[in-house]
Amino acid sequence: MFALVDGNNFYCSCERVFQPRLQGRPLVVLSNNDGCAIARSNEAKDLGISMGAPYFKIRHLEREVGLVALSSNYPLYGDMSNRMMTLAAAMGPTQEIYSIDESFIGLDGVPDLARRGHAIRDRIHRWIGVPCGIGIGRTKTLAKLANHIAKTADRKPGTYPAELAKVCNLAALPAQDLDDVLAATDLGEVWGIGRRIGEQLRAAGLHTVLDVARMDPVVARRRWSVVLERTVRELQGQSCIALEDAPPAKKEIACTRSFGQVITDLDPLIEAVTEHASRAAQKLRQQGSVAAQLQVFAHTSPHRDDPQFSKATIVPLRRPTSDTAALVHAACAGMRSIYEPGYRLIKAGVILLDLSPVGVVQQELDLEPEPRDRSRLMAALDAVNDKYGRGTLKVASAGTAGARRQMTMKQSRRSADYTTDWDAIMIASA
DNA sequence: TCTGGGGTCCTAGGACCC
DNA sequence: TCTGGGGTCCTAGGACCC
Repeated sequence: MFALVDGNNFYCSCERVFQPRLQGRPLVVLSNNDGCAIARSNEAKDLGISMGAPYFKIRHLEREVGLVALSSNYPLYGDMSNRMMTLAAAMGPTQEIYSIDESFIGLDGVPDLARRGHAIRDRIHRWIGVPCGIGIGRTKTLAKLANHIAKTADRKPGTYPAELAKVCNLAALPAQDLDDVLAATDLGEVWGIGRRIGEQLRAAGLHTVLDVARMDPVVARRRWSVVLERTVRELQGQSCIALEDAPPAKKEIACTRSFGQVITDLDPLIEAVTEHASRAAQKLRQQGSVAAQLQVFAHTSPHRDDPQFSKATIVPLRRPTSDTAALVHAACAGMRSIYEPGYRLIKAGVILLDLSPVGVVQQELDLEPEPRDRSRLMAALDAVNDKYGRGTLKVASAGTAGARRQMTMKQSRRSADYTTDWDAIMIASA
């Protein structure tokens, strides 16, 4: 038995905790560069703003109906997330943190699920200020679905029985009631069924979750894939996806970003790639891994009517490493090899591939001297940047103020770091 | 003017082996 | 005239997730 605890409109809810005047108003949080809406309050959803809607297309709503759009503030959301996860963990003996706003809880041996769910939900709301929904089911897919129902029943009364609002335990429903709920839910809401597969299922005459739950798993596998078969079995109550209580090490680490403005020259591109490789190297050291290959890419905007350019290359590393200088060097060499002048580039990135734990090394013949061990230097680099802020110490090719302006993100409306910066802590007046 | 970033898993098909 | 059978490994691309 599993629960899924999920913060409602998480980024928007975090902002509202510290700016209560935003309660009840249509609110969106924007992606990097203030590009598009990645979180929407219920009021914003009611205005018809879709997930990922470009900001320039919804901007007029600010004037017309008082929409508020904020830049994203990840230090704030990350910290609020930690607090929420700590409280959600009390729901059961095991927890898998699935995303910044969601965690699965293993419920083996936990009695009185719905009542406990309500207690946890109330506590999160009271202590953290973030409303959330809790879904409970025999499998992770059913818990996800239950979570969707808990939120929808809360937001749109009448769509589902009122007692399923906020906390929904599908496992406690009588069979007929469960069928009714599944029949009232579009198959696109199922975890693992996206746009493409959803279309194909509809073309095959299936429309509701109940239709999918009644599929023959063998057919699901033959006509689609083992992925859909697993989803069907999960909907039927057979658990196929286990709880991962320890997060597995990443198999690749990416740092990619759109530029604040278009870039055509090599120099700023090299600066961007240096920065991305440096950040990726730091993430790599954090998880205690080394990379054997590095991929670097750059491309133009597919939304513009410009000559298009999109190239990537993989640079093998002489030895697996997590050394910033080595990774930056490889990334810059790769970028120089694919760069062509004359294109209006909008994005570049670095992806570290072929990762392995730092202790596992391939021995080799002693044909050339071992490079100097620079792990202590890297540890010092990380410690300084951790204490005094990202970018305090960096590789020289990262550049200085000049070209940097081109690359820095547009973030014109970012809130303060209320919970992670002493200077931004709010003062309550008596 | 203006459209995010970071991941995972699966599959098909090519290269290669005996 | 005519050209096997069985397997592994790797990669690119598709699909999905938040």
